[in-house]
Amino acid sequence: MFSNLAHMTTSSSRVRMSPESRREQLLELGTRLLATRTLDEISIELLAEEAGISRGLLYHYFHSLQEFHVAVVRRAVEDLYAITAPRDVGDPLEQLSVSLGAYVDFVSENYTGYVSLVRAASGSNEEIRKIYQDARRALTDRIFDIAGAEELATVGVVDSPATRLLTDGWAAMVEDVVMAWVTDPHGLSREELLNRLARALPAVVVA
Amino acid sequence: MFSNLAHMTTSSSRVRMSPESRREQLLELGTRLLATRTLDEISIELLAEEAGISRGLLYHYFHSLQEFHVAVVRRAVEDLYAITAPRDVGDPLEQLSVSLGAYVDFVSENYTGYVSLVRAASGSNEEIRKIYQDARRALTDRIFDIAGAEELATVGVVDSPATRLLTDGWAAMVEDVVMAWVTDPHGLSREELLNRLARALPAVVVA
DNA sequence: AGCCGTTGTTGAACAGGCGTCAATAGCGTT
DNA sequence: AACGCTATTGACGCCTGTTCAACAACGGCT
Repeated sequence: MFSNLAHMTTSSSRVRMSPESRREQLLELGTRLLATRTLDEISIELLAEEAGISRGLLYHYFHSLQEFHVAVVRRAVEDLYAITAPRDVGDPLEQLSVSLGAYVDFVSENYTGYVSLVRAASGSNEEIRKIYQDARRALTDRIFDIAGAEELATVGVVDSPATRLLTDGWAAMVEDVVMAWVTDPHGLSREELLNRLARALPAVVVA
Repeated sequence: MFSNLAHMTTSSSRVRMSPESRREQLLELGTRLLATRTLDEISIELLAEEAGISRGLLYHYFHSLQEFHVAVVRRAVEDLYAITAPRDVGDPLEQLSVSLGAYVDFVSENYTGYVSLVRAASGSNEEIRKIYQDARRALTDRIFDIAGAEELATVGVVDSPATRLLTDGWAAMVEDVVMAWVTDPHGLSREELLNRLARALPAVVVA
């Protein structure tokens, strides 16, 4: 505890780490910084300062600052997917409600970080947008998997290109509504919110 | 016709314009450039080149490049609102369908520009986000106005904070779906698309 | 017509942030 | 303890936003 590396923010003595640890440290730091700042506020200056390294070192691990940003978002998205774990049984719609509940809770608890992630994902960078869209798709896919295709068919939801299109749209709505609800519930209880969002899916998707 | 100002892109002779004309020229140019590029690809360099002015001149009309970006987005949003004009009668749901149709057509015809606008609007700039959110609200408000409060009440839609929250979310879904649909209809006809989106609103909003 | 003041306009200089590279110094190996 | 590998540094170049003193176009005044 006396030779803690955390003390060395000001000191300039070199610390030599293994490539894996250093890369990991930078990514972890990146996601942590993203919770408080915009992606383009994560400059090399800031990064170097916070990590206690020189500006040049970043380029031994990432080709450019942009590539680092991409890696950070990828990491943040992985975390999001991992943390919003699936839950167990019930009828399809209630199942959906429960899954949404987990998602809502996550957004509530990690609000600033989540908002930052979504903003980064809608930004100008093509690659980041794709990463986030894939993640969104993975999240909805997981919901479908849990509910089960036959179960969903009973409420009129069957898989098709059109269903995909509309499901993605539904996911966009969920994101938007949940973020707004967390800052101001507009008199809507958590249960009401979940039920409305859940019922909205078949409403949009069924022919 | 021989002394056309449009010829002077390379020449360096000074052109002195009235503040209003110059400001207007810059804003018009900005929105035109936005149709092809991202907001942060509109640099002072590019702007000066295209407008045939020096880099420094921008600062006589805007405090900073950011403020110029904001002004451009505001202009683009005004255009969007003006162009997607309201339409006339029918029952509430069909009315909604028609309004949505106008919106879909607009997005189809101005795809790159619209996408650019939406991306800019979800970016990091607080002020721009507010501008866009207000515009979105104005668009839905207009739809409500046209349909008429009593008419909407017949389908179970009544104004309340919760309704606002969910309507905004519905608008987010519409944006997302329409943009995706324009690039790839996923086997969905325009009519089907409009009907599904229209039916989604009461589905989400009614208690 | 010609001077003159106002002010739109310029271009050089400055600041700050990204990316490069030769030199430096930890750390494992012998 | 010397050596080699490579993680790490820090100064440098370049590009982009921003400032500012000087310049010049245009309308008004004589």
